[in-house]
Amino acid sequence: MKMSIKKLAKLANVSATTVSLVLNNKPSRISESKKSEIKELAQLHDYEPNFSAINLVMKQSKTIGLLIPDIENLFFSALAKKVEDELRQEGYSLIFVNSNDDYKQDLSLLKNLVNRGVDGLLLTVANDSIKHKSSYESLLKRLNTPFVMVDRNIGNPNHPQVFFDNKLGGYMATQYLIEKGYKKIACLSTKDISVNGLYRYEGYVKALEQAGYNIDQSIVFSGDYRFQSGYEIADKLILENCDALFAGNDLMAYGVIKRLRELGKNVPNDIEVVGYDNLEFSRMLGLELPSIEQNISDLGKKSVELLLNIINNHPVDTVIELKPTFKKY
Amino acid sequence: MKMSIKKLAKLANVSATTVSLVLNNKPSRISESKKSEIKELAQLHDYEPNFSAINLVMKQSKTIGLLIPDIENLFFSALAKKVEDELRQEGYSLIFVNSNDDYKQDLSLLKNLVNRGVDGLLLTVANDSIKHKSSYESLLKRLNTPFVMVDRNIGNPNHPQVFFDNKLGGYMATQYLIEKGYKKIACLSTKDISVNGLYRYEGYVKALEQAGYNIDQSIVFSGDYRFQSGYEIADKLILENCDALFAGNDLMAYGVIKRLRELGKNVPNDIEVVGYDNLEFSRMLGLELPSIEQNISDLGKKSVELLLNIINNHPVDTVIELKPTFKKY
DNA sequence: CTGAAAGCGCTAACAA
DNA sequence: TTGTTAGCGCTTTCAG
Repeated sequence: MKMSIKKLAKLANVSATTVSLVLNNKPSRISESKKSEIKELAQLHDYEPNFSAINLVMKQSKTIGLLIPDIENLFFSALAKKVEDELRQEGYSLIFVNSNDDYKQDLSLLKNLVNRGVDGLLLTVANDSIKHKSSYESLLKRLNTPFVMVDRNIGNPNHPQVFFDNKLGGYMATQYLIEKGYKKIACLSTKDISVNGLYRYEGYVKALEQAGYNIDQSIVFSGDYRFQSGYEIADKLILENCDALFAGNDLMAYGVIKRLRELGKNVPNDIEVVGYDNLEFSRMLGLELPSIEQNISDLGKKSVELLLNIINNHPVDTVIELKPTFKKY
Repeated sequence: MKMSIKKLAKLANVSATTVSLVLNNKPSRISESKKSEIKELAQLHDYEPNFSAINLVMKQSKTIGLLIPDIENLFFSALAKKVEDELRQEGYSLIFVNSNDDYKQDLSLLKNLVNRGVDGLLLTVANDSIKHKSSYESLLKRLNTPFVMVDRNIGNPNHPQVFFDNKLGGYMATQYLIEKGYKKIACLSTKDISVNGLYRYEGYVKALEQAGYNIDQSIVFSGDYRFQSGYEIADKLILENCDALFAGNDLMAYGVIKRLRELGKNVPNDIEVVGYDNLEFSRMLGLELPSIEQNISDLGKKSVELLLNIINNHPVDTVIELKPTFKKY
């Protein structure tokens, strides 16, 4: 039989109030003997408070919603893990949903999450949601639930957000190649499909310009973060006589390297490649791929911190920028 | 101002019941005009039902708890994704927690999930929980919440469960190597740390015995599913003159292959390796690694189906065995 | 030191 | 065709 406060109260010959006070360790002047009696009784009968009832009266659910494009993406699974861990330590649970990077899904999932009564939202919006900024913003306003934009923003500096300096990442990667003396440094960019990709590309441009290189659009290629799009542009790299490449992420770098090797090229001797993400697979497979690393653990931790601060009305900086680091390998 | 049924009722000059009836599309004899008036009003005021209140009165939360060892593991992220997707279609949300394969975490997370009022549990228990079968079972009984064991069991055929035939997988992998004529087929097993690893090993043994091979424990190695444990046993493979290896998963196979190549060996010509999981990274990195594939999507779908059937008291088979398949590459 | 009573937002018998 | 009433399990104010 499921225990309730009332039943416990009856068993202990006290009122529900007393039980509630005792079990929640609220300051009260209830005798120690009664206290321990009640606690033992609760233990004995496996009493567990009913969350719905508490949530109803307390107007909070101790639940946070996490909206991400795809949990199968290593970046997001690492993020989700950290977030879950941090939240749990603070007594929160995590409901997560996948948008598959689809803007429509984003909106509907967002509403759904709020309906379910989450206390706050951690949002990594779909890449194309920036094109729908206004409907996004109006929804966010109507929902009236604390949120933090994680890793991606829709271009509003007023939103609470935690993100990496992607321009710096692109800059560092390119700078490394410049310093090694490469003359024709290509870029496999994702600037057409993502803001972060655009920033990375801007970093590439900045480094080149600073070093007095021309920006040659014929060696700026377009990718979609996937292996295949790297694989497909490798031939062009050779045609254009490039001696180095900054790839927007490791997966595309893998694609490039695979194809280059099939074509008899040596990486890094003939063409050096720098990636982004610093996936552990590189090392596992003997690829010595220099890469830009983002501390995802930090991202998760800071995002949770910020969100909880907002929920609890602690005044804090709501825009947090994290720096990537360059890993030789 | 947050809308409630009562306020809506006041605005529409009807009772709360009426509003509830209308908004939930319950059969009633309320005039169409009233109906549409109420619906419009709800729309206008952005009315959203309060989940906690509904849950409290309906005694259900439309939330499922997913307990897994590690969302960063590709197997579990794929599972989580499918599960989330399937559940969402049925109107459920997913709370997930990571146990880090720690039995103690398992127990405490389990309780926590139930306290939060989930309607059901999807459990992939920690590998060492089989050693604590009894405390696990007594907790499960006390919690009194519908559950399904996913992919791993604690050795109780009476528990609802969905899992793969791991023995068959080990058998198929070994059989493939036997048919190719290899004479000294090693095994990198995880039988010491996981039941599924043990089953895979048993499949290996069965195939060898059937083909008249001796089981030679000096070429049965012990691993922990990680890259490193593959890397570390590669040398022994050569020492023992093995010409083939069945590895308990792809990650360990990667480790073996990396080290074999460092030692100047050709894979598969000198030593052929078969893995388990059929990770897409194999292909991305030009490794032609034959592997046993498990349809994770199926696992997720079937698990959700089973759990919801149990929750809804639909009589069904509660033990579902899925077959792995062999992928040449 | 403790209890009564009200109320969170909703549903569902039962009336009318 | 609609409203009244009670109650889900809990917290909290206020009274004793």
